Amino acid sequence: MAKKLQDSYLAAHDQLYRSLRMRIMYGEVSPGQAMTLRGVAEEFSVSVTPVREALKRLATEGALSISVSGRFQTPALTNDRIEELAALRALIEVELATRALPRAHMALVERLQTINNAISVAVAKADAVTYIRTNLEFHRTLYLRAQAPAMLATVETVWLQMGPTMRALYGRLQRKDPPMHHRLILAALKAGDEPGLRVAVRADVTQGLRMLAR
Amino acid sequence: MAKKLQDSYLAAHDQLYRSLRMRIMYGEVSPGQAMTLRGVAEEFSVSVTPVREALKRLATEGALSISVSGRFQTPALTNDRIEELAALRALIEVELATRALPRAHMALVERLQTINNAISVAVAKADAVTYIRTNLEFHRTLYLRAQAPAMLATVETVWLQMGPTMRALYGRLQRKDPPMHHRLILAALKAGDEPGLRVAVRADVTQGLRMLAR
DNA sequence: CATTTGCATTTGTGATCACAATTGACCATG
DNA sequence: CATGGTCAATTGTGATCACAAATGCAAATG
Repeated sequence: MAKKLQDSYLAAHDQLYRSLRMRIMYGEVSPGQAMTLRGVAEEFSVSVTPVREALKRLATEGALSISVSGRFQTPALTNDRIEELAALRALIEVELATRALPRAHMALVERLQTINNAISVAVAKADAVTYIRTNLEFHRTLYLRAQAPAMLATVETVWLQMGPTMRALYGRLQRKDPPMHHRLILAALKAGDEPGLRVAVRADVTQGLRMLAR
Repeated sequence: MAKKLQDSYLAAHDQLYRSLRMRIMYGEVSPGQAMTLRGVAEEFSVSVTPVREALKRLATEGALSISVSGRFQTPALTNDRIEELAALRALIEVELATRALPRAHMALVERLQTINNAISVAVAKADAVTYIRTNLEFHRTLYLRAQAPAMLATVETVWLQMGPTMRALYGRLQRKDPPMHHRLILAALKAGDEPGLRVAVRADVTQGLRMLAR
């Protein structure tokens, strides 16, 4: 193990946590998929010790559920839970977007437009994982301007819980249209239009999900 | 170890997690307090294995911070962070209270009044831990009626992050008055007054904290 | 007195082990 | 064919170990 205090050093359990977190958040795994300590340990060539720690951290955040017998799997969300998490997103992301607006300069809008183009490509290719990833990148890029790290962390926990089920929903719907609300968000950012931004963000995170939950 | 599938069975790491979580959430520890694996292991008479897992879970939720060298301690929140967490509470708890309102029958109001009396006793005794605990019990009892488990879990994560700093703030202010907003919340519940309830909950979770952060 | 050095102690980490409980596969029975 | 029993394999758990890095303390130095 290299020097701990160096910037580039990450403990094995932390690296595992981050890798698995991204995998789950971006829908690289389906709902209901089991994950065993020894399976993950073998995949990453480590002992089960850091794996246990990483999986338990993810379970604490709702990214993994633990069966009564103690086994780990990705959660399959009920429609009630989807609605609840969408409502949470609407509450928090609207606030994040509002806080970001004063710092939403043209460079940000251009960056978001670039991401939106990538989203359209992913949609055209019916690539659920890239779609989820780029969609969240769109949102995260905007909300980082809010400079509200605890709120952003909270929303990321919501995204994380939704990853596998989002994958299943996108796969089922075979969506062909790029998200129109992103364009409304971009227009509101350009215009410095706070009420319009709030409406667009809320619509983006709730209406889309309501359709998907049918 | 007893039978795993029995209701009463909890793994050591889970018991530890729960005990330490409550300790932190209710302000039984001050901000900046260190926590070592072997210290906790000795206190609870277990090996370091479940302790590591429990402490890492708590760190994932922001209940503990990890220094660059890897050590665990309770976080001391900046004023910015306090404001941000209060804003999160305002967003989510107002929604929880609103969702709870249709199920807020007289038995609930009476239960909340009983808790409020206990809060007043804790305030009169300048007992910060009991105050924090009973205050959160007031809110949790109300929000359980919302039947929105993911939202409630999210808010509890916020409470958890605030526990040690709330302890320090209450200790510094030596508050003598019971929280008046709780009475407004109770009145709004009795009257079925949604706008009044929203205002009272928002005021309770934000104004009090703003005063405390001075 | 402030700073540096040396060293013992402490701390967190990953690996390994043994164990209890659960699961899955296979076979027997009705 | 459905159900129950048996047994090996799998799974998660806590304990222990060795190790590297960080910390704290005392002594030496400027």
